[in-house]
Amino acid sequence: MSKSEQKLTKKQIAIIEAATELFAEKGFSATSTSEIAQKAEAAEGTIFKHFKSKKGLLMSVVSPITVEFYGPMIKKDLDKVFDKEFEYYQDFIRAMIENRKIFIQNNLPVLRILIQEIPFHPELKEQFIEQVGKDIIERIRGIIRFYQEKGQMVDIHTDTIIRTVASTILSYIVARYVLIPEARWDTEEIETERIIQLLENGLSKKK
Amino acid sequence: MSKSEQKLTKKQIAIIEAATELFAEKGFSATSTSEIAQKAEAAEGTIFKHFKSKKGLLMSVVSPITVEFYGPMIKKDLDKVFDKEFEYYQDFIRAMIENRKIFIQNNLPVLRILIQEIPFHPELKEQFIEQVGKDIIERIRGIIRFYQEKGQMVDIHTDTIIRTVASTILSYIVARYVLIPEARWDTEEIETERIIQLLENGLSKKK
Amino acid sequence: MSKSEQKLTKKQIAIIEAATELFAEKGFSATSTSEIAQKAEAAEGTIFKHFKSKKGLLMSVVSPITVEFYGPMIKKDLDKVFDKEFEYYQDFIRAMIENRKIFIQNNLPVLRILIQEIPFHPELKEQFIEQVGKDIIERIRGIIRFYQEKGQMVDIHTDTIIRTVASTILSYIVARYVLIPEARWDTEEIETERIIQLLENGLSKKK
Amino acid sequence: MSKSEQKLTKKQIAIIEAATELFAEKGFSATSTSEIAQKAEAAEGTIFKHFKSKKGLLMSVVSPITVEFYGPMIKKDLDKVFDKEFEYYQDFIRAMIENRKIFIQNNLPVLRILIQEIPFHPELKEQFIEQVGKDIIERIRGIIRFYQEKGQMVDIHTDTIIRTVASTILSYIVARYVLIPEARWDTEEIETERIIQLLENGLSKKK
DNA sequence: AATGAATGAGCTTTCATTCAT
DNA sequence: TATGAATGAAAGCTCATTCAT
Repeated sequence: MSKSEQKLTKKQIAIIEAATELFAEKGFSATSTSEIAQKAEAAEGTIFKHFKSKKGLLMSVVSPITVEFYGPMIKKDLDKVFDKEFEYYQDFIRAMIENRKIFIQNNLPVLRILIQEIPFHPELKEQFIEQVGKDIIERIRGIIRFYQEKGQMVDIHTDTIIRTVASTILSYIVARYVLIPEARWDTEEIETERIIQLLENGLSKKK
Repeated sequence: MSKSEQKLTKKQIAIIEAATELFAEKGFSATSTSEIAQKAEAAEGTIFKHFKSKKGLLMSVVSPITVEFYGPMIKKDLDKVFDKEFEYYQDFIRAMIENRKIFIQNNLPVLRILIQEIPFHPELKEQFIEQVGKDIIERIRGIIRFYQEKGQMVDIHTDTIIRTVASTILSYIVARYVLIPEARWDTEEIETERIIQLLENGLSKKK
Repeated sequence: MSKSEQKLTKKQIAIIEAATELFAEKGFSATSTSEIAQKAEAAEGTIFKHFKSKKGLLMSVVSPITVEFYGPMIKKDLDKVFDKEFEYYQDFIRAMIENRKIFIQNNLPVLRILIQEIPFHPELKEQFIEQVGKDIIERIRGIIRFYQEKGQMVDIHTDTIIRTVASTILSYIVARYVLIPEARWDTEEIETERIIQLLENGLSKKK
Repeated sequence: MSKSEQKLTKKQIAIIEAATELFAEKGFSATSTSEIAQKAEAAEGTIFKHFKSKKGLLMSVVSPITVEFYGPMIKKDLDKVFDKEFEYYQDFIRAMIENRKIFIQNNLPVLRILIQEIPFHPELKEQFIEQVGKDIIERIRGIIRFYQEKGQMVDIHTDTIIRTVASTILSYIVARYVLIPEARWDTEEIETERIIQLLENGLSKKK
């Protein structure tokens, strides 16, 4: 679909898909390139022809998501926020979660890999921050300030709010999809509402 | 100090310490036994004399924490609730965080390893759950219900509350100590208060 | 210029030139075909279209020299020797060195490859001997005998003399251009004179 | 015998011997570590335990010779010159060749490797020069000057003389043992005399 | 209890070569 | 003629593990 994928051969796509599955399942270090080759029905040499190294393959697995995750977000959703100017920040958060939910569900394996491997590969974090940081963080800061000035949100440091919201959402994803998927979970909708409710009352300025 | 450590020789302790540092830094799979031996200034064979296998070493690194983490918790804090020392659940949570804070800070590497490796080693999770589940979860459920009946907490499923509290705390630890330690963080005290405030208003039943 | 090069395409020439440089610099075995392709700005497949195998490429790199080295020599220079009939053998040797000097300097990389690889590729030696042996050696033997009969040269076995002259010259080339190029060398002219002087007095029959 | 060899295990010695044979026969790059392991009846891992890398093995194969070759030379032969045991430089050269002949014959494979690989491994040359250069070259210079002042040798630059002698001897060894061993060679004694005769008359100052 | 030499399976990576386009 | 994706064998090297000392 995206430009970067157009030039990939069938074998390359098969390799990336196999690697994604295996990295998510067993972890990057515990996955061997021969396993990947086997699963992708490709020769081991083919992997290194195209991705140079195992780490290069990891980057190719993980890179698109950092682009795609924020790419559409900027152009469609964030603009929508400014256009629509949600009256309550809760609606803004709900819209964001709603919008990214499908994406997250479709890309869960890659997100798992990203979360697992970030502590061990500084480049991953840097690449992620570079993609996100430059544009998004700044715009989100603006939005948060907008709601703070409206008197809806507490007056603590903007970045702390962003961190709190982000880590609350992330912790739900990690708990549900990585750590304890076997626990009894409610439907996505209910859990989402619960998160929003938690954030809502916790961060709201009370009159 | 603890019983399990009394019988360990100096070399065994050195090996466990070296393994802890390396597993935390590079991940279990990406750490080699020879590296561990070198860092511990022990022979490669010595590791296998005592820990049988690399995975056995992982268990020896991680096991004590599952015991030590919950041991003190049961005897002191949980009982205090029923002694009515904490009228409000916020105080109970604050006390628990306070109490475990030092322990967490002292054992951060092992906790990192535990969080990182749980998805790949079912035994780890089982062992963890066995330690916690049998005794603690049941008692905590009782405590939550205690505050629910008192009309202090929302009437959602008890386990969901536990999960929310746990993952909120966990996500703070991971964010601060694993993912983005370089961000500007306030003092532990302030951050703790913020977490409690978030949980407090989010979970309180409003009159 | 030569017949054998007339039919070569630009790509083929580029490949041979790249291979020559790399074989000389790193050795035949330590050079990979992909490196050659890259340096020649050709596709990997192109090499094998034209040269069948890596060894075939080596032969194509080295072959022309065995032909060219002796081809022109036979027809022009060696005949000149018989025509002119140098009075002293020193002049014959000097003429030969003088004449081949430019060629050697122009083809040093290929000569390096030839010297380096001969011990490992019997075919190279055989090809070399076939080119040289059949015609030249026999003619040179005649010339040496001519000077021996004239009473100018020592009466040891003709081939030993050839070998001595050849290896003296060769050892100078190897020392100057392969082993210790960084040593302080005099000009080619002076070094040449020194070689001739060494051979002259060493091989001359004293009255 | 030597100190450095005392600590080597049987397997290590077997590996060095196998490597020596194979490097000499097929060249360093064209020899695989698995071949070496097979010939040495050792596991491939054992090679890398002790020699770290294939290149490390090459150094271990070649290193001792640079030490052993020059060690005895200093103490015995060079001193004799100043003890006036050699009135003529021819006798000095003859003694040196004589003395090193057995060593050379015993260590021919390693010498072959050294000569073959020096152009591709700068460290080899540096190590060689370090061993020789510091002590020996300076002493040999003194000796040459000694015979020059005695009026026995030509007055060209001392280093040029050294180079000429060295490369004459080397070229004989290479020709006889590396390039064309199948040619009809006289006995070592006769060939040695021929070399000396070549050098003698070529370098002697004529009255 | 502790060592470290030895192992061989398996790792990531490179190689010369083939073939459809 | 020229390409470059694809191959699989083999390369150099690392690994967890064993065992005689």
